[in-house]
Amino acid sequence: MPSPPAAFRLTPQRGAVRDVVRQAQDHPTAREVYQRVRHRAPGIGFATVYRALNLLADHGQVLELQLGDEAVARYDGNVARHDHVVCNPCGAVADVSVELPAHVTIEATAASGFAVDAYELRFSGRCPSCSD
Amino acid sequence: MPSPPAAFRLTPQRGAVRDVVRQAQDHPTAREVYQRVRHRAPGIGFATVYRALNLLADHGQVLELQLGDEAVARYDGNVARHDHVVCNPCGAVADVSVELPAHVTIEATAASGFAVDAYELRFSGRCPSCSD
DNA sequence: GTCCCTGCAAAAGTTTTGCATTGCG
DNA sequence: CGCAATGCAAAACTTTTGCAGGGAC
Repeated sequence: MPSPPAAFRLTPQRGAVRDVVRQAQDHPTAREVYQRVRHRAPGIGFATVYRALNLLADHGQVLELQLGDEAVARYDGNVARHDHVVCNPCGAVADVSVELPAHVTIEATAASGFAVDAYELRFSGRCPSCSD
Repeated sequence: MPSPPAAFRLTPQRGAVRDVVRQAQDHPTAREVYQRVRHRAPGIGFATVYRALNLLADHGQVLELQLGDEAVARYDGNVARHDHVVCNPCGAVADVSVELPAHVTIEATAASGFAVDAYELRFSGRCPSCSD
């Protein structure tokens, strides 16, 4: 079972959190999601946002990421399999999608002994702004 | 300049930290490195370990990683370019090394606009113990 | 003597949890 | 009513930083 199929109640707060993450063009932290959600749901508390993010992530409706060297979780509303490019100087993150030859996963399985069923590629470099 | 060429003083404490990370078979957190280093350098403080890890990472003598969904940094003494396989159920991490075709990096550069100069592949699945 | 390093302790920032209240079923 | 969800506040952790003392050069 790749992800919990069980349903959950989509309360107004949870819906707002989900929408904020889906519409975000960047990869916001929990705190940033909280700040943005407050515009739609003024009385919402941080704990509600935090628990909603965990819930949504558990149900595959949102992705939880650890990017760069930062010690904070970031959220991604793009649920389709995709990869990331991180800018070393400024920390900017962009989505990209790279298809890997099937033999790569097979090799990884053979080399590690793990049953590999997914991958994520993380590129690093310099964003256009930092390349100038 | 990929990494700061400037030298730094390899004090006994820093040497002990470096050795602990290099000899670790797992990917210890700063706290774990601290606990292990205390066996060799009994009076050492956590701040010293923490600063040593950052210093070593800055000089490319150690790798700092964010693995899984955890919000803690882990350290890897394997400095050669390599990838990781994470076990979803238990969090175990294994090193693997996968050579990607050159065109992959080129594609990522074209698709993102970033000047991509490195990558890390993160596989996920189940380790042998969790597959039983 | 000067500068860097260490250790202790505290500050800052995130993540997580307890609990009383609220509200939908 | 019964139970899940919310909000507020407080823990529990990690990561960082300030400072005084000590050692290396």
